[in-house]
Amino acid sequence: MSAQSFYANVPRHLVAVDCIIFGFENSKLKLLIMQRKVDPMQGEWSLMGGFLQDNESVDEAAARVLKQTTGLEDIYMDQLSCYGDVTRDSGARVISMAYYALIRIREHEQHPTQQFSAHWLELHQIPDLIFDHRQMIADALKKLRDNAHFHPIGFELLPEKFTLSQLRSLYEEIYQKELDKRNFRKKILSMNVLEKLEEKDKTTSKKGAHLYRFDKQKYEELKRRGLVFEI
Amino acid sequence: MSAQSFYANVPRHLVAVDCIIFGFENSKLKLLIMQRKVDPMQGEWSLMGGFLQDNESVDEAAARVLKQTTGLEDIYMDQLSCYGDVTRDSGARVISMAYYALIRIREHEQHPTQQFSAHWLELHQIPDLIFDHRQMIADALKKLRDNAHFHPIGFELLPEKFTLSQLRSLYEEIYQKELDKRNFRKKILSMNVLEKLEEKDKTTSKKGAHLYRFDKQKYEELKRRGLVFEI
DNA sequence: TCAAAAGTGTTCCGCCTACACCCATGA
DNA sequence: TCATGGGTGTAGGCGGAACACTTTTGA
Repeated sequence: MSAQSFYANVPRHLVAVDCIIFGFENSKLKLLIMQRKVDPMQGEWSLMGGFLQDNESVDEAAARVLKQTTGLEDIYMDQLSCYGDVTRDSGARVISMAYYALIRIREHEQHPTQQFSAHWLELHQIPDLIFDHRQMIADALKKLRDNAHFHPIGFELLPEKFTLSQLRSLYEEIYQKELDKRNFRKKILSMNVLEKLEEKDKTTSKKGAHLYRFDKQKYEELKRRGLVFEI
Repeated sequence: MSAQSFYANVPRHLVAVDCIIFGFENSKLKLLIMQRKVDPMQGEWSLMGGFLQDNESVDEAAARVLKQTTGLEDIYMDQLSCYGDVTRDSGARVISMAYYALIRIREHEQHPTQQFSAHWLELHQIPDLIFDHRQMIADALKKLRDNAHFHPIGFELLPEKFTLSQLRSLYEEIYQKELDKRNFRKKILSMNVLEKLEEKDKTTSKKGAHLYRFDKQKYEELKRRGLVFEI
């Protein structure tokens, strides 16, 4: 069988990417969602999405969609899962690859999301969404929890400089669980992956809290010694 | 914009599923691979694969490919990852969803794999494979390790009745690490998810080893109490 | 001076790890 | 009787969890 005839009669499909975009602001985990501009379901709430083009990899398509909807590049993104039911999209048969992204909202604010009718919403504020997008969010949250547990991805959601209180409240949001202040500090500092800065953040207390910075070099050193990040 | 025009001019793509099929035999973890029957790369070693059809979900396509190549149904399968580089398949632009499956080789042997030129090979015996299939296997192994750590999926690779020695050597294969006999027994038995049978397996020792069976009820009970399977 | 968040140590308990000998039995 | 794999218990150490008071300083 020639290559030509082998591939010739195979059905082709629409392939989409949908992005679950997480942010963290005011000690709350948030998601970026938009109102859909096309039929079917025009005006309904939706994740950010787009179709795979011929000249881009699937990962590149996801990065493109993210850039088009937030203006941001070089963002942490990871494949979530493939959603492939025949009737999941009411407009046509579309296979969707879902990605989740972690955004520093402060940096994002410089780029207008208005043109996309995009909004940052807290988890409990999320309205009904089109298709299987709510399931995608549920799956993304689970994956975020699993990944955050053993990989230093939480820092992707924080400003470059952050306080330990901010870091702790981020993990409390991700895990939906209170964390002991002393034990948290002990654990994160014992891994020796943070750089303590001289600066203090005085916006949330009179005393001021030391700022820290995630040190990728130190993290690589941790891994090289066979130890694992865990929080 | 009408629904028709919105979807009309979007490029369509070939979508494949590839299956990384794990088995366990003679205390060795094995993979089922075959020699490709079509060009390009005819005769080269390859994972089991096939193309997504119009009338099936992506998960169903994976199950179909598995059934066509092994004769087995109702097999443990899980999505691995999407492989979407533009040039990953030298014959055409093909997006592949990889799945990994866990097989009880004994049950499989009743179905001839010969017609597919399929072979069970140990990990270190795997030859060069087409496209990005070797990467898929590496990713599948990593995912298998991660999943086996906190989910009782190892039992999918063993006969219904098994000895603790068999179970331990399975995990030694998965983790590529020796496990202490006493500690392993203590841990697995303390979770109370195994049913101890009266029967003994005398094939590997004169004394005979007790057979056990994974008890799904007990496992659900474990989860209900908020505890996690861990091995 | 006081309110509000930052920062700091210790104890206890459970779990993981390391480790060596007897048992049952077919050949 | 002996070789082979099956089966069993304990002691020590480490890490996780629980827990309350002092410090700083702007208002």
